Amino acid sequence: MMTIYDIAREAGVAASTVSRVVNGKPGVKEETRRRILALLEKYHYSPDVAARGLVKQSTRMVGILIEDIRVSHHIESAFVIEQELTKRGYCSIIMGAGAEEEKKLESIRLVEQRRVEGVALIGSMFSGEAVQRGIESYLSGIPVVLVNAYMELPNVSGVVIDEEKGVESCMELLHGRGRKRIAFVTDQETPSNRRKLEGYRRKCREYGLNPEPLIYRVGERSVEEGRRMTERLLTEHPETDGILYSIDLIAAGGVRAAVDKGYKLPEKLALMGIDNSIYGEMCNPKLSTLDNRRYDSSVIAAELLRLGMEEGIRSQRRLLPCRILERETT
DNA sequence: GGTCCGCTGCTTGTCAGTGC
DNA sequence: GCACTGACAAGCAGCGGACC
Repeated sequence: MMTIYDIAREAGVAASTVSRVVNGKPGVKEETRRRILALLEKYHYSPDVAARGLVKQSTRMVGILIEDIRVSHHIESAFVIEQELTKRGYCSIIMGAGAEEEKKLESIRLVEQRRVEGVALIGSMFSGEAVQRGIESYLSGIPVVLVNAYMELPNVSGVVIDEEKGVESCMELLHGRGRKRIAFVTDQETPSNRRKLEGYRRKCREYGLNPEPLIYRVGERSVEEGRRMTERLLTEHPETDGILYSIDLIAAGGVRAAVDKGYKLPEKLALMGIDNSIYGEMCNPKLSTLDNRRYDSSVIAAELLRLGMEEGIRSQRRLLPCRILERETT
């Protein structure tokens, strides 16, 4: 790789003169400038980012951690944050942190070693004790933004999606359509799912319904598990007339199961997912869903991170309301 | 074996020098 | 005095060699 010294040697000038040309600074004779520009072009010169970072005391690098890079709504969120920060001249490192708390801690340590200037943690799973320890130990000097989580630390901001209220409004919609036995199918135990369940339980109590027998948990996040669990639910509780799912992915399996069992949707059974993903769009009939505004929350997260890195503005909490997107299953 | 020092990598900003 | 150019220090982390 050509360095500024190689170009300078060939141009017959000092490295600092080449540096002036590279950075478009004044104080270089036009003829010298043209000669250096021709060499830069000839050798496809590109400044060494690490070396530039030494002088500027800035790497323009950010870390984006996701629990599992196979989860579509998290990777979409990472994509939006990465795109927003790229527009501002930052380069992103995207890493899968793993499900275990200690692995998350290790990922935080690894990303810190890359000398990032800010970190985004995507998903409510990044709100545990080990993550907090990791932030305090390794990231205390830089801004951190949590997407769909929050932590009371001086350098941490969070964009929290109000899924608890969102689920309550789903319940209000279903109840308003005359549904009396509404079940809830959830996936893994996460802070986000706990908030959703809280909203579900509160509305059940309000409607005089015992929620616990109607809460079903799938073993893993998959369409097949959603289908299997919905079949079981409809067999054990045939009187069920509404089902709310913690994510669209398992709701898609639920739609399949209900259609296969001959349920008329939504007349006999109303179904709703959460997260407004492509799965809901692809269902037949199309799934009504709770739009948790992934794009908006990711844009806000990117902006909070940028403000933290460039203006030192830290520790903000933004609460984002959800909205219902009605399609054909309600 | 432990500690200290100097060097390497590359770029940038500043100050000093040169020539007209 | 001004335009232009060169020399050099600084920034950080890691490595190797010298020394105790």
